[in-house]
Amino acid sequence: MAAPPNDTHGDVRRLVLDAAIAIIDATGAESLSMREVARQAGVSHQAPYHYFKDRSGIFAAISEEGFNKLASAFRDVRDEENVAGELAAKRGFQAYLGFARKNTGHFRVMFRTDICGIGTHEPTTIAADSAFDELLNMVTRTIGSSINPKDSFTFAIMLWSNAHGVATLVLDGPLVRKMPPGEDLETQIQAVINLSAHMVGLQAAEMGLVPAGH
Amino acid sequence: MAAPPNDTHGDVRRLVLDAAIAIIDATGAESLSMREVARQAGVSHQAPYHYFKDRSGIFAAISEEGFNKLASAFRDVRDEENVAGELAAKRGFQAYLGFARKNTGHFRVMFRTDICGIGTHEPTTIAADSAFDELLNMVTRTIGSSINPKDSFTFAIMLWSNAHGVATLVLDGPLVRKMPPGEDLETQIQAVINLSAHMVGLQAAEMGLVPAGH
DNA sequence: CCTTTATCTTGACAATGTCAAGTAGTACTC
DNA sequence: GAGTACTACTTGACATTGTCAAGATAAAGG
Repeated sequence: MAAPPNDTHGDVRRLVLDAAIAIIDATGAESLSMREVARQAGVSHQAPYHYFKDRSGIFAAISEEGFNKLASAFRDVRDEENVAGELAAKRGFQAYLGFARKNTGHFRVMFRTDICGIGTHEPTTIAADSAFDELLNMVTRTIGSSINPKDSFTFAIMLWSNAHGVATLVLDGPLVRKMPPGEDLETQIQAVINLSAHMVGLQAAEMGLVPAGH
Repeated sequence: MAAPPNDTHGDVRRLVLDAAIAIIDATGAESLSMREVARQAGVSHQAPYHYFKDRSGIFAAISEEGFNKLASAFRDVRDEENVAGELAAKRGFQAYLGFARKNTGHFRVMFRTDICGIGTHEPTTIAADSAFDELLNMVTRTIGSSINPKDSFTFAIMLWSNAHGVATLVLDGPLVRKMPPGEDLETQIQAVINLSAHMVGLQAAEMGLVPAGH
């Protein structure tokens, strides 16, 4: 065959993945069709099968990529300087929400065990676990190094839950339509984040926690 | 036709809905097939179309039912006696999680705007809105009547987010596999709920809120 | 030159969502 | 009590889908 018609050097795997993400982003995971993906990537309807076992293999790959991006977002917060306690919680929430909004396609797939291959597709499982590890890391570093492992686990889940809930409600929940008049979504989201972060700060203070690092 | 072969008095709509919920419960929304539902309900492959416009119409109906159940769960917490502040938050979390675990099929559909018809299917929209109203109601009654409307809105979203996050992570998240050794899921869930509720209590106390009614 | 391997393509098949066109009862009207 | 309308289905058909099977083409290594 001659030179690939695409400027992506015929990286079909990437083309397929990006096409899939774009479709999920626009119309949800439900409507992702193997053949439509192939069509948009400009390849035959069977080409994707060379890179992904089946339809759920695409979801698994997207999910894996998503968890890796999320882990990296957690790492960024952990490495920020002069960020601790309430402010750290706020940064964490913002990072999570920012990730979800910038990567809606990924986010919509990552928490759907029925399709994403968490638990069945090993690389995805590993990515998901490492994201959680990074979160634990971030909690210990920015909220409290004197926290005991059991508490930090509970703390991490609480933070993830809180952030995940906001992200889900913002993206797909009955939030947008319920805004009080004269209030815009962005300020409301910030208000929720501030409130949650403040509560975390109160809790950390009550527990006498101190951030790690220096 | 003779007497209906089912003891459900030939209520095909209910049969179809229950079959659909059972399938979603067992294998997720993705794999719900119109024809399989019809098969399990013991009717022809087109019978469901008499009661539901199309596949997403079934999801919309399930979603509607789910939001109504959720609203009623919120109402129950609101009406409990001698429950306020931290304890009210705890009861709220438990109610939300209990709903999600008892109605997994419903829950999996309710927050999927791509399939559930929130915003497109009016009865579903109404049900979702009324669930949120009941939550607001519950917050005002059990956390603080002296709260101003804007704050109670923020508070409600924060609570919903928190509860929703825990439920999602418990049902479909990378939580089960990450348990520390020697710790079981139930106690961990309770620990997260207690922590969250305690934080809410701290926050309410700081704001000087008092529950309504008495 | 021959074989292997990677990267795709074409062809086929059962299953699915849904449109269109029936069919049998039941209810109501004139 | 014949006709009409309506409800609650059923059967049939069709394009589209996921996926299996079997090539085709090209580069690489011997």
